[in-house]
Amino acid sequence: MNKQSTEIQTARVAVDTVVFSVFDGALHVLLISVNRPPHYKNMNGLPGGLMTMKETSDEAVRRHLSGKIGLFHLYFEQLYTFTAIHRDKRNRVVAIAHLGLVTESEAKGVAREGGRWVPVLEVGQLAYDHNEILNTAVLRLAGKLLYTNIVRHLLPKKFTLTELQKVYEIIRNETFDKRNFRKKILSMNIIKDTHEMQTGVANRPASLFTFTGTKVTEIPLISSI
Amino acid sequence: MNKQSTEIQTARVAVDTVVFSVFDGALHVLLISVNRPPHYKNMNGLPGGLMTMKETSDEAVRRHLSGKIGLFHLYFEQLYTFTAIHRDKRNRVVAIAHLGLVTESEAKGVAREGGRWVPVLEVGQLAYDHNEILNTAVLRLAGKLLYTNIVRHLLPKKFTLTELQKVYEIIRNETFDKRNFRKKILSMNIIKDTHEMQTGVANRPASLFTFTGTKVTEIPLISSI
DNA sequence: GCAAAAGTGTTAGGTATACACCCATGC
DNA sequence: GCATGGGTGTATACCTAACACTTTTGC
Repeated sequence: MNKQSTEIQTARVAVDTVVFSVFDGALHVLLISVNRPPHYKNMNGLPGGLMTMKETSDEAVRRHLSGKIGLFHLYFEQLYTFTAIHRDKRNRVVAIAHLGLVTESEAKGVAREGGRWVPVLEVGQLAYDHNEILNTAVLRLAGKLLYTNIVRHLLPKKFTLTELQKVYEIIRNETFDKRNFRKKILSMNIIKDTHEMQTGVANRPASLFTFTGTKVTEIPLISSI
Repeated sequence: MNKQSTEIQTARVAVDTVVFSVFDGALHVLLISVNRPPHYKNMNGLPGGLMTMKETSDEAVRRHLSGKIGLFHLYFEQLYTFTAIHRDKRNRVVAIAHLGLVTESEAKGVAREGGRWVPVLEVGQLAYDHNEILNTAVLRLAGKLLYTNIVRHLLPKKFTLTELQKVYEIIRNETFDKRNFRKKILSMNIIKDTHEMQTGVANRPASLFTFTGTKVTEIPLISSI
């Protein structure tokens, strides 16, 4: 391995993905087992792997997540590229890290063996520099909630305003006033009422909302100068 | 070249840098000559080059900019990593693109042969995917002006409020009311009055200001929900 | 004294925040 | 009928946006 890496004279390129999902009242991240002695024995790490000569980073992300892990429907975007020389103690590997999001139902469908969902607050030491990548992703996600409609990829097609608020509260780690939250979200024009109602709940049924548009876009909240 | 690239089985890693400077009333970008027939003959392109096995991307950026170009003092940060398969028609090269900023006086010091400053609005077709990288950088810079103090790296140590406003107006491509701009900037606490005055101007001399702190940081402008 | 840019306050409209009660459903 | 979460309005404070004249210097 080491011989080969000095021969090829260039760093390898890998993709890593921090896939988040919100359920059971917590932000979860998808982890896989890493077992590469002597440096990384029976540890957790982020899913990912090498990018081949014939695929882009996006294609590599899809290939690695759909393979052993069985994750097919996810939103993801590039996060940051990590190039510290010894970030992988075995070889020189540059990691193009990505931030991914899936809904709860998609999360529940990942192959049993492929990966598992761990609450972000309970993640211990990860292999490589994956704790640093995870921290970067958490901050990015919390930031993007405020000025994009990225939250759409954490919720099902139809959802209640309370469900939406819970996702914001969990990721932002703060609570919001229900009335003010609704006013604010509705004023953004990123969701609309389906005029359908929840059924089978032991309380007054909530209205179901859906996201307008189809893409992740910025919402002009930042006032100009 | 092509033979080698198929042998090594992994994409090469390069860094490219979009270095901006504001002077003569326009946003300028630093370009170099690219002459790599048959695909790229006598074109302009962004400065950059391969990253070696023994350096990080940041170190590669510094090496490429300080070498032929003679640019030593600049701020830069990672922008985005471009991985399209044919972004370089000769070989598979992944580019970690960076956004750099220099003051006018630093810009004037670049080696004659190494590079030249071109107003962004007058940039024509660039080699590789460098137009796409440039566009990404322009948008990032305009966005970051609004919620960080990144502008500090485009101005000298001491500057007038009008100079600061001009930089904002040029990059944001909009004009601001002088009184409101001053109130807003001063309320951000990113600059302070040096109590020195301009000298030698044919009008009332302006106060000179300087940036507080030393790092690029986010300014809490985004209201919570 | 004139040309050029610096510097300075107020008002009106809109947005953010804080806060408490009634409603609809399942059991 | 009771437990549970759904749904709604107002008043205040703050921030944003629009706008015009006087001051200081060099020539």
